[in-house]
Amino acid sequence: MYLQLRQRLVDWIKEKNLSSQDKLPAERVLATKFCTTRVTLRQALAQLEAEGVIFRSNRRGWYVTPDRLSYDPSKDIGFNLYVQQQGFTPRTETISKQLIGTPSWLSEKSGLLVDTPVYHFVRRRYVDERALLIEHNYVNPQGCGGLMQLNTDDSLWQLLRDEFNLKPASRKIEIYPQALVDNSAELLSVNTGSAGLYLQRISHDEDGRFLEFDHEYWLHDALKLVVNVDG
Amino acid sequence: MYLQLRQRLVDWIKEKNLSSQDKLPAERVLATKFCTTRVTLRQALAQLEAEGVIFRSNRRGWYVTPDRLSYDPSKDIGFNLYVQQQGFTPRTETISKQLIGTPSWLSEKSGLLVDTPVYHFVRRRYVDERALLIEHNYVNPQGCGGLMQLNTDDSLWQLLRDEFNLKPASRKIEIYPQALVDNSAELLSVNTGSAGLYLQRISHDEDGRFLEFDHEYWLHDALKLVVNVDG
DNA sequence: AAGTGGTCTAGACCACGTG
DNA sequence: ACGTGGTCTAGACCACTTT
Repeated sequence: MYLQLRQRLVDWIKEKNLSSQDKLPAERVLATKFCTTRVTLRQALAQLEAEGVIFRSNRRGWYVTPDRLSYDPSKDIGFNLYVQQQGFTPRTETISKQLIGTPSWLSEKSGLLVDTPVYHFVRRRYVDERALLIEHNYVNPQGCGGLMQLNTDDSLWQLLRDEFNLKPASRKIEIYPQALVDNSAELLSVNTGSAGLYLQRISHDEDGRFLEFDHEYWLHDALKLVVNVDG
Repeated sequence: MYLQLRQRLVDWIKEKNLSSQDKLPAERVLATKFCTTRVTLRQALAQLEAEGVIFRSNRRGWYVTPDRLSYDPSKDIGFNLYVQQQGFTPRTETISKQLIGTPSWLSEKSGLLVDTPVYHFVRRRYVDERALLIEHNYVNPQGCGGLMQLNTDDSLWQLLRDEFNLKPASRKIEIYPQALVDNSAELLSVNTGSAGLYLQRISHDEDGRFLEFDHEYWLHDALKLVVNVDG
C-alpha cells in the first residue's frame, strides 16, 4: 500500500509541477488527501526520501530534492567554482577555525607528531541555500603560516596555491556511505541517522610532505562523484 | 527513547559478544526484553541499520554487519583477489549472460551504434556468503569474440587481459548513494528502498576505443572505496 | 504448523518552528 | 499561540520463512 502511495505522490508532484526545493503540504493534509494514516504516509515519504526524490529539513517539512551536484574530489578548483559551473549558487560558512594540537588519530594518518600544531577548519557548504555538507580540514601549518587570518569562505586549495605556492602531488581518497549523526546531522538540519556519504582525502606534496587532511559529510542525495583515472 | 534503546542494543551486542553475521533474537523477543513496543524497537534497529551496525535479510531477521570491504575501482585485479587479500571468502554467480543489441542509453555513453551487438553480463558477488552487489557489464565484443563461452565467475578484466590482450587506458567513474529498488533489491534480498551505493565505470583502451561499461549496485554498508590520485 | 518480519490502524503527546 | 513533524502505544493481519 505504501508503495502505491509512493507512486501516487510522485504523480501528484509531477502534476502539481513542483520543482527543486518546493515544499510539500503538511503530513496530516497529505494523509487526508490520500485517504490513509500518517504512519503509512510517512513510510511512503521515507521511501521517496531514500530514493532522493524528496528531502526533509528538521521539523520544517518535506521538499523536492534538487539535482545532484557533480563533484570530482581529485580536482582542486574549489567548491564554489564547481557549483557555479553547474549553474547553482554556492555559499560557504566557516563555522570554526583554530590552531590545535595534532590528535593521535591524525598523527597516525599524517605523520605529524602528536600535539604538533595543526590548523583545523570546520565549514558548512550550501548550494542554492540548502546545506549539503560539513567539511573538516586539517592543514599542516608548515609553509602556510597566517592561513587562519585569511578568508576561508572560498577554496582553501586556492589560497594554498596562490598565497603559499603549495600544491598537492598525490591524494588518497576514501569514500563510503555513512549515516549522519551528532554534530554533522545537527549542522545539516537532518535527523540523526539520515543517510549520508563520507569522504576523506589526504594530500601530500611532491616531496611526500603532508599537506592536508580532509573529512566531508555529505547529504546522501546531494552529489554525484565523478573521477577520471588513467592507466 | 529509541536512541537510548539503540545504545542499549549496542551494549547488549557487545556484551553477548555477537560478531560478524551473527543473528539477533526475534523482534518480539527483543521488544519484551527491553520493555518496549515493537514499533519503537524497530526504529532503534533501523537506526543501527543506517549506521551499518546491523543489517537485515528479507524477512529472515537481523544480523551483525561484517567489516567493510576496501575496494579500488580504478584497479582491475579482480573482485575475487581483492576479497581474498583482505581475508574474506569471495563468490561470484553469473546470473545471466547474453549478446544483446546496444540500447540507446548505452549508445550515448559508449559511442556504439544502437542495436550493434554487445555482451551483457549480470553477476552477483558475495563476501562470506553475504550478497554484497549486483553488477552489470556491457562489453564491446570487438576483439573478444567468444568471451561469453568462458567462465565469468572470476574477473572479467583478467579474461580480457589474458585471453584477448585488452587493457583499459582510461576510465571514467561515477559514484553516488542510491536506494536499491526492483531487481537489484530483490537479488540482494533487501527491501525496496534500502540504502545502497551506485557505481558506474566506463573504460576505453589507449586508442580511445570503447571497451566496457559497468554498473554496480552495492549494499550501503558493504564497502569502502579507496582511490589514489596523482597530479 | 508455528513463528517471524513487514505492514497497518487510530489514536495520542511533546517539543520545536513559524507566524 | 498554533501547527507541525517526531515519536510512541497497543494492538492486528498477512505473507513468507523456518521448523
